[in-house]
Amino acid sequence: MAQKSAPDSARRSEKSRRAIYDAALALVAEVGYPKTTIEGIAARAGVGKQTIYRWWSSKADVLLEAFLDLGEQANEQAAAAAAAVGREQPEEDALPDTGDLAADLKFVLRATVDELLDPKFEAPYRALAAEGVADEKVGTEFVARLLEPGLQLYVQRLRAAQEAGDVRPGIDPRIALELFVAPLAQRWLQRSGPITHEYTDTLVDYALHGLAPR
Amino acid sequence: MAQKSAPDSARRSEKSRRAIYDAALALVAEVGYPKTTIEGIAARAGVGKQTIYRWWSSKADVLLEAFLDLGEQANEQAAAAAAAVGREQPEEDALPDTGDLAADLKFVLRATVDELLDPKFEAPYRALAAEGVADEKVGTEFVARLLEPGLQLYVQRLRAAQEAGDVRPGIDPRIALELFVAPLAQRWLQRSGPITHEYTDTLVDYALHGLAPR
Amino acid sequence: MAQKSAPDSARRSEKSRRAIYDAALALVAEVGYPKTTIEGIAARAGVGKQTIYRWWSSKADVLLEAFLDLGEQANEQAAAAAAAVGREQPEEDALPDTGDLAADLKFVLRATVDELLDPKFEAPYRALAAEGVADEKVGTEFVARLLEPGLQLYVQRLRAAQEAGDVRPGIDPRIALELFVAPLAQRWLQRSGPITHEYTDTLVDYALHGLAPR
Amino acid sequence: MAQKSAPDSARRSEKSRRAIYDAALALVAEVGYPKTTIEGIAARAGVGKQTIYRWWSSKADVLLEAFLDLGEQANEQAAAAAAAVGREQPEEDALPDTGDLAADLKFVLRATVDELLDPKFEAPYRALAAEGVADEKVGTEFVARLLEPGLQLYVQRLRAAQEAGDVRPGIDPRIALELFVAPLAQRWLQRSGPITHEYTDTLVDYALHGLAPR
DNA sequence: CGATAAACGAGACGGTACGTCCCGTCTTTGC
DNA sequence: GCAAAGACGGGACGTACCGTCTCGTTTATCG
Repeated sequence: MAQKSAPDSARRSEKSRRAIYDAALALVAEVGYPKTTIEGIAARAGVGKQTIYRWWSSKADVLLEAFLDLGEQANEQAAAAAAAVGREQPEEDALPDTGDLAADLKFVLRATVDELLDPKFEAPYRALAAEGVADEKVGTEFVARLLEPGLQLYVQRLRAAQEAGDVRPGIDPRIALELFVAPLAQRWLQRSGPITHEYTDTLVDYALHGLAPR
Repeated sequence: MAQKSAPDSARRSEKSRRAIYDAALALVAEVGYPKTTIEGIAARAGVGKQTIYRWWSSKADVLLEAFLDLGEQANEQAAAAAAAVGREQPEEDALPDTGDLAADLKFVLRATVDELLDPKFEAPYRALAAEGVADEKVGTEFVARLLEPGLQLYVQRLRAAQEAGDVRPGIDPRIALELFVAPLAQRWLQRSGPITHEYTDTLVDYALHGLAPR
Repeated sequence: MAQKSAPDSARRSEKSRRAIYDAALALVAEVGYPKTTIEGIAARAGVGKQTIYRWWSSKADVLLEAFLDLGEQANEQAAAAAAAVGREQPEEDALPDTGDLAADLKFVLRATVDELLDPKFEAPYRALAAEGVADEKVGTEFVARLLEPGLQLYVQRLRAAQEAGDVRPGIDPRIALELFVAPLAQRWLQRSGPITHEYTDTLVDYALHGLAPR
Repeated sequence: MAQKSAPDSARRSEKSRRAIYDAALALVAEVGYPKTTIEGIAARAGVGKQTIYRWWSSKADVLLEAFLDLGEQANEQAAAAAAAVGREQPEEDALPDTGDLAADLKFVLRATVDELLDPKFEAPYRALAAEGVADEKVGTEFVARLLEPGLQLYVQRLRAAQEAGDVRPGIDPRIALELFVAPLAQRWLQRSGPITHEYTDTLVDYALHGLAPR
């Protein structure tokens, strides 16, 4: 009961994959996601359409992988650069922990704000997010591979804060982080308000100390 | 600077508009947003395609108005029903204010959870939200006409709470409300977690009393 | 058993008719027959579409009448001009008869050649002819009202020639005229050869004296 | 000066071409030329519209080629049939030459009359002719590929007659043939008179011996 | 090392939907 | 109270892409 000839990934052309990623990201940046077509990606990448259909199931799928690849590439380059100058590799997989929870949260949220406002970043990321809202399959992938890893860092930091006594013991960190992450996400996704450093600072303050008087 | 012969809205066919709204909502519910086409809406509504293009600029535009119209119709019917039995019109334009802020917020958020989980509601609303993420024009309309009115009710309730001394004076209500509204929105939009009454109750508690020990 | 409201030709607006004729001829000249539309004629004439549909059955019908009207107008003007200077009205309804049949035929055929090559004349006339080839109704009208009157002049001239002994007695004039008229018509309609004075002269010679040696 | 990516005719689908020819001719016969649409041809042929637009520039272009193909097919079948029974191939590319010019011309013209009156033949041929009158490009093709080859046969026959002394030496055969061919063409194209064997016989007599007494 | 099978580029194919134009009818409205 | 203006249901236009399907042409293991 063999499948319809599953492609042999060992013989896959690395060159084509790279070209397709580059073309996809470039096109999304240039003409926007809806006007980016599989045909256009293939043409720009100098690749047959079938080569795309062989390895990906949809436009969103291509872009998602292209985006992930972009991130990995950036990481590798950063790591390589760090190694080259003899520095230790920066711990990309943890939030800073200076002992001051509020300061640490404000710091990373400010960095996130900067990233969200970077125009190079916006077009493909927004396109993927939109597709993820509409399409469950894409949405699940998007969350699991792009979002959740980042959120787990908050979970870790909050748990550390809990042990340090800076967060009440009963608090569920996975929910707690949403108090300052989700508002930022919503303002960006839905353009329902301005995104600034002051705004995220305020969110951290409100979330940590609550709205009610004490 | 005359437009390319703007259509005369006084002569617009009310019957066609209704038929188009109905067809659009029905199709989105039946086959989903991406497979809903202008051509399909026109055919189902028994209407020429041009009649759609004359009055709306895109599929998303049609659906947005159809959705708004749906809400208005529901309101009118409710108002009419209320009037018919001699009741006073329920104040649709304010959140409950029993004096217990936490309870009031939990109550309306539980209602929102129920609405978000209603399958009839989900397809078109999610489609619109996704379109709004991708397309600035749609997004702005979506927020201004569907979202913001609801959020203003929270602003009012929080301001009342502030006057009653249940919320600290310095708090900006427009930001404060995001602490419990945005997490729910994000979980729904991005399917990044389960949506339950317990969850929203927790959000209200966290937001009101903060994460930090007191 | 009244008709579906037959239009009352007594109340017809002369001004609209004129405007429609003018618009139709102008448009055919400017953009060609296929790109001339009823809608366009109505707009250019400052007339409602219904006013055209009320009095004509098709685009070809409008153009046919416009063309006939053009001819009548020209005749009337010519007659008026002639009367104004005291001249007798030129007999527009007969071919010249100088006694020299060959010369007379060559003369009128040369005039026809000039007319066929006149660019102002060509666009609408060719459009009508084409429509007449395809559509029997238009074709019949075209022949009866535009072509046949002209051909009857040849019949008369040939009959006179027969009486004068310049044409054999058994010859049917209605067929005979086609020997020199039809070749010219065909070359014009089908662009199957050049149209010149020499050509029509040759046709007359061949037709009068035959191809066979004598 | 490269074209906008000319299609690769080597990879063209013969099956589709056949299906398109068949559908086009069938539709013209069934509903007439004006109601025959590219969309209709594609649907009837089971073919995408683009496949038609890829290879032809217009409805008239399709029909012209379909018509030519029809002729070629008929010829090939006739040739094959002839070969099958051991007969020599009939000379399709020459008029009969019995030595009696008048008889030979009358014979072929009678055959042409029969063809013109054949209802299967009429619809597409008339449609093409009409399109050719209106559209120079189609007209040129029509004449060059459908008409002129037939007319050249007359030229050859007349030249032979000239050598045999049956036609005066000075006569230009290309013009001479129009004396009997064009009248028939005009009566058919413009429905300006009945088409019969007697009529074409008369044309030959008039043309050979002239109208003038001898 | 050469064969052989796959992945590849190219792009034609049957389709679907697009957004536009115009048809001929019906409705409104302004003179 | 008519006729201009134009909205309407409809249908075809020509275009853009979809996803599938051959075509030769590399390419890169395996016998």
